[in-house]
Amino acid sequence: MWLKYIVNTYSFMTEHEMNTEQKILDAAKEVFQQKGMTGARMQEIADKAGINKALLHYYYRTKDKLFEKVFELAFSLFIPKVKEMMISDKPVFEKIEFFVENYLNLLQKHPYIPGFVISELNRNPEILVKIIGKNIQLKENNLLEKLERQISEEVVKGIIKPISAENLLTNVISLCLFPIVAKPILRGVLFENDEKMYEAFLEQRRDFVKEYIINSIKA
Amino acid sequence: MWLKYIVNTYSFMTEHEMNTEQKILDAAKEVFQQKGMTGARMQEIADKAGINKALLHYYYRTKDKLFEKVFELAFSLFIPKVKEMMISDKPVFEKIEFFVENYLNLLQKHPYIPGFVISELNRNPEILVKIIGKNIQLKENNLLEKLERQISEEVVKGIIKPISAENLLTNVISLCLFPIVAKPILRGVLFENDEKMYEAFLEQRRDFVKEYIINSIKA
DNA sequence: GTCTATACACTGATAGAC
DNA sequence: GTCTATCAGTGTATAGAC
Repeated sequence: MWLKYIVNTYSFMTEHEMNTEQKILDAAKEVFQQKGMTGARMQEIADKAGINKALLHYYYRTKDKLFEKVFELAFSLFIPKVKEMMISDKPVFEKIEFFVENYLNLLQKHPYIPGFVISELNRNPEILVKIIGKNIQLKENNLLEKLERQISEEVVKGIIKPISAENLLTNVISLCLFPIVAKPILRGVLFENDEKMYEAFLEQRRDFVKEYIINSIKA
Repeated sequence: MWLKYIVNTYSFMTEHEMNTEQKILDAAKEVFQQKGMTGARMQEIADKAGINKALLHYYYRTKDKLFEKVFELAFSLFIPKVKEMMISDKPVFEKIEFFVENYLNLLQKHPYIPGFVISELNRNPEILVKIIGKNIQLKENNLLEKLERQISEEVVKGIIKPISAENLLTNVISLCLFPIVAKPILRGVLFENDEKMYEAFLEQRRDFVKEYIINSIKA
């Protein structure tokens, strides 16, 4: 009865099984992301999924396994856009535009995921080791070297100023993610916890960040 | 020995001489910051403090109260530098230099605090309300308006390019804090989890961030 | 597959001796 | 102030009926 974990596909399951399994995953995602691994309760997940607590353990033997599944799905959601940008043959400016645009859209659809991933990763960095390999590292595909080379070329052509690929990537990701991850702090400090003001601020930053980064490396 | 009482360090004291309340606070700080509010165990805090579990409840009646104390101390540690920068009459470039320099130093001494604060704040944003008033908001002192005015003046003088105070502040804080908060991710993605490489990267960023921000707003 | 009932370890918190 | 002992509640996980 644990066949489905070994097979790692839904193709052998009936529609009924998949529905329950998906309902559990959706509920688990919600509860884990709000309460964290240690704060989440299997009872609450069961309630939210509209099923019995024992059924959770039937599908995902332990809380740990259920959590790992949720974490992996959350984490891998934010990887493809980074890879897609790195792989593309666009010039650097377009890469940045493409990434900021798409990342902020993704962030608007899933605002709680980065905070969730970062929180859990700080408590238990070993999770990353388990799910690595499924989410390719940049080094393995020489994507970082590729970007580095591209930057050098455009520097020679007089298009952009010198900057390491690591620093550029870190800047772009920091400027996109931090205002979402640290929302409660920034909203409090800058806008006296006014949610509407902060949403307007984030909306305004969509174009601002794009232009800011590009201008900052323009030769 | 009277010396130990005027020297602001524990290095001259034996464990028995250190007062119990401080020992508890130190232990609680360590455990809470590593495991989070829901993951922390009173037993572990008691063990780490070298005392009995019942004594925890004697000094801090509940786990919640102990946590709030730890959280407030952690949070307020990172506020003064922001205020100090905003209040000062330095020109914008020097403000940025001062802030980045001092914030990164503070961060090096307490690298796990921002992640802790952000994590707990995302789970329970109401904590901030409880400790506000003790940690002055920027709006209350018109510090944000002051910075905004200063920027306008320097724009007119042709020193810097136009940028809102909120965006500038957000950028500076993001570029300083995010690489620390998201360390496990960036270290994994950029440096294959090589800790030494990442530390070198952070060290290199100390000057880089300063110059990057200043260049980015230079007219 | 889904349920009820339950095992049983652990947690925060208190009572009471010293 | 500090300890031992213990309670009441809650948590994950399992057994077994259907």
